[in-house]
Amino acid sequence: MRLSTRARYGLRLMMDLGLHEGKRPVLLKDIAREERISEKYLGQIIIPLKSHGLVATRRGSRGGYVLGRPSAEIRIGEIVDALEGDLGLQDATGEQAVAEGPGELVSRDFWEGLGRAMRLYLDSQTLQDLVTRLKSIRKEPAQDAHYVI
Amino acid sequence: MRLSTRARYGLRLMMDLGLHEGKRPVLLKDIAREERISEKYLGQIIIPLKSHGLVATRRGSRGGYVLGRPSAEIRIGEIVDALEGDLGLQDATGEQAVAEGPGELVSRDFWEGLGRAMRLYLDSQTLQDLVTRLKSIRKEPAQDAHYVI
DNA sequence: TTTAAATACTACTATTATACTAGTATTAAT
DNA sequence: ATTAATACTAGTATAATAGTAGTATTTAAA
Repeated sequence: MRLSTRARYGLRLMMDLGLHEGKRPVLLKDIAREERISEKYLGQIIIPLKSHGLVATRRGSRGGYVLGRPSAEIRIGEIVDALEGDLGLQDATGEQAVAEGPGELVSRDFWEGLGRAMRLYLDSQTLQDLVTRLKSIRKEPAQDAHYVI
Repeated sequence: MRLSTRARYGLRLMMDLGLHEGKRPVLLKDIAREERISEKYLGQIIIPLKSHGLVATRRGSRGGYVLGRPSAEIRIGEIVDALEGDLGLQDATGEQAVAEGPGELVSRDFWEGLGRAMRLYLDSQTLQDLVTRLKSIRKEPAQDAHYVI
């Protein structure tokens, strides 16, 4: 159960947009450079974020991306949903367990509980929360820098 | 972020073993029939459970599988760990983020928090808890049976 | 009105993981 | 010896991941 790069890159993308909230649209090129992620790949990742209204765009020259809503009103869970397409830990088959045994029932309940626990955490923080943390780190730069030998 | 069948089947497998705790070893064949899962595939899935000491075996005729420890002392998190090989949502690359930007740092912390939330839930219940639920369902059978049209 | 700068779209691809299946070897009770 | 079981090894089809590449479209500004 590994998190996809889509979700990880996408969150950092959103944080970058949050960092420039209220300012001019941000270029994908700049985010790509800042986060050291392929610009083309970011272009793919941002599509579901747009379609979920989390990101707004201005096309053409002087264009770029801005947040679709205030960062304080965007829960991280929404971002993850957009990128992972709802984190259904379950089968998610439409065929609806025709003849479900007791083992399946109990374990399904258990996994649904896990899903609820995850959702609770993901919805407990807003994009603004992360951006605030990001800003504070940028102010006090190499405070606890760790050197890799 | 979908749960693998390994984890789902494996949990049901462990529940079946828990159901027969203190009795004779259980045949893989019987579990396969009960849970409607390929016996050969279960044979693969049970390997990491053995190597983690969660399952003990008796080979040869009249052999089979038993729990490696009392069900009350097995947290579900241990089962998931054995099957998913530790749920590192992160990169888990050994190369240790040579030059980590602030965005990476903040988002990494966030994902680690998610991992902790998941672990908290997974470790909050023991195998015995699930087996107890399983038994109670078996006693009051079609109480709230749901018919699929 | 042209040009340049940007996003939008479409298609392809290499690699890896998943979810199995099959066959043979080994063990141990009877 | 025979039989009933697990243990091991190797393969495979499918799908998802993580991209890359190229072209089309839009729009501000010169």
